Amino acid sequence: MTDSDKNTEKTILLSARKIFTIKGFDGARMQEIADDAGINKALLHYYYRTKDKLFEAVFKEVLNLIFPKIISILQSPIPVFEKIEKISLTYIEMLKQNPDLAIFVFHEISRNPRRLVENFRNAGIDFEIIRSQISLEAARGIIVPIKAEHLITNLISMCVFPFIAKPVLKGMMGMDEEAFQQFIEERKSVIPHTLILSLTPDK
Amino acid sequence: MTDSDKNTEKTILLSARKIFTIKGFDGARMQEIADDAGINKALLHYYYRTKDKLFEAVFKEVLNLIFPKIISILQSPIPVFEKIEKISLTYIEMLKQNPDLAIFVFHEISRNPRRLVENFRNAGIDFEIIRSQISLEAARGIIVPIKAEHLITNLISMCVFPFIAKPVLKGMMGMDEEAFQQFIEERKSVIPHTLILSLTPDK
DNA sequence: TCTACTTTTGACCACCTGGTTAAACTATTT
DNA sequence: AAATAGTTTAACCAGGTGGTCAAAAGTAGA
Repeated sequence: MTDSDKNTEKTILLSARKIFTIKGFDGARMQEIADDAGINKALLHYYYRTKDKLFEAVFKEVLNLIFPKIISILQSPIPVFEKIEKISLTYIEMLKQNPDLAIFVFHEISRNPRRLVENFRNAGIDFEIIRSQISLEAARGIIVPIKAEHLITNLISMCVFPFIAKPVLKGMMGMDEEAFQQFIEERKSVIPHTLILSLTPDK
Repeated sequence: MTDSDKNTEKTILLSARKIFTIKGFDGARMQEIADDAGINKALLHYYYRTKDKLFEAVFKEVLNLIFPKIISILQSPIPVFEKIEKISLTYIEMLKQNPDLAIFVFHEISRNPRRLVENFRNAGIDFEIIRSQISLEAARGIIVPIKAEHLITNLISMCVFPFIAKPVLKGMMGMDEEAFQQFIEERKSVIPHTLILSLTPDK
């Protein structure tokens, strides 16, 4: 049945993402994924022939979750400050709803950097666009001059890092889960606030 | 001999850190570590009984590389702005000289969060000190009010994240290795600059 | 040289892993 | 109801893994 097909397939993909995220590619066991999906191990190989193929399927699904929104914001014709605000909001909200995404992607960074970079390229991010916008607004005195590389890195760092380092931050600063969620929610405004203050001319 | 003892032991530790960092705990093979150290696999188990023990030895070594400097800065009696500058400088320089540290620590975050948090606690970081300093300086009008959690998170995020996401950043922004090193060097001043601007009152 | 010791090695093993296979089950079509 | 095609399973396998062990090689003192 096409219906139960997609059900089983989706169930597998969901369990796979879960296990791959928690354990990493090498730590993940096909058996564990099968158990989590409530199916036989051989069925995994029936739908996704190998562990690699299964991982790749999960990976692509994850990328589609991450890129489209961010790219459309980055390339929309709005001022830099507005982009900063929108990206902070969108990025953090997305990570809040899929807290394991950051860890999953990071695992893949150290496992297979090339492929990830290729996917980034194919995703259609044109860094020149944002670079020229920043220098343009700087020339017009709207923002303080800054290299696009640093601004974007600052923005992404502050959005993503807390999700990667979550256990450490919670432990270090003595937050429980609720406090951490509150903390993350606050960052939606703290991050743009920080960056925009640092970029506003005329001190 | 105590001398060749320590040589072999150190060689093992070095190779272990290398392999563990590249492959993660699960991906690392005892055989590969032995090969890299130029010794027999059984010798690994002679010095460090199990894979876990070996990892733990590497882990402690890494922690000792990271913490002491940062902690002494955090708890020294200097203004917040100065702390921001010194930590950026020290942290980035340390990561520049040991670029794989960040990845190693992160791997451990997702493998065994509890132990890492415990080590952080035992390292003697007293978050209350920095918290009270920030609220004190804010009350005196030296800095804009901000939650210590956010300031510290911003600082650490911007310092550490580029080392974790290095391949992606290089690919996305079209940097070669030399350009990336230059980029990292610049961040020693960009990060404190960004934060201090955002914290300076009286706009 | 002999002895007691630590260090190093090759051979080995029990176990686990990803992957296969052939058979059983289900549903759809004729 | 028979044939066909797609789905699910239990049993199995070859290869790789961490870990062991007994013996060899090296070392130092008497």
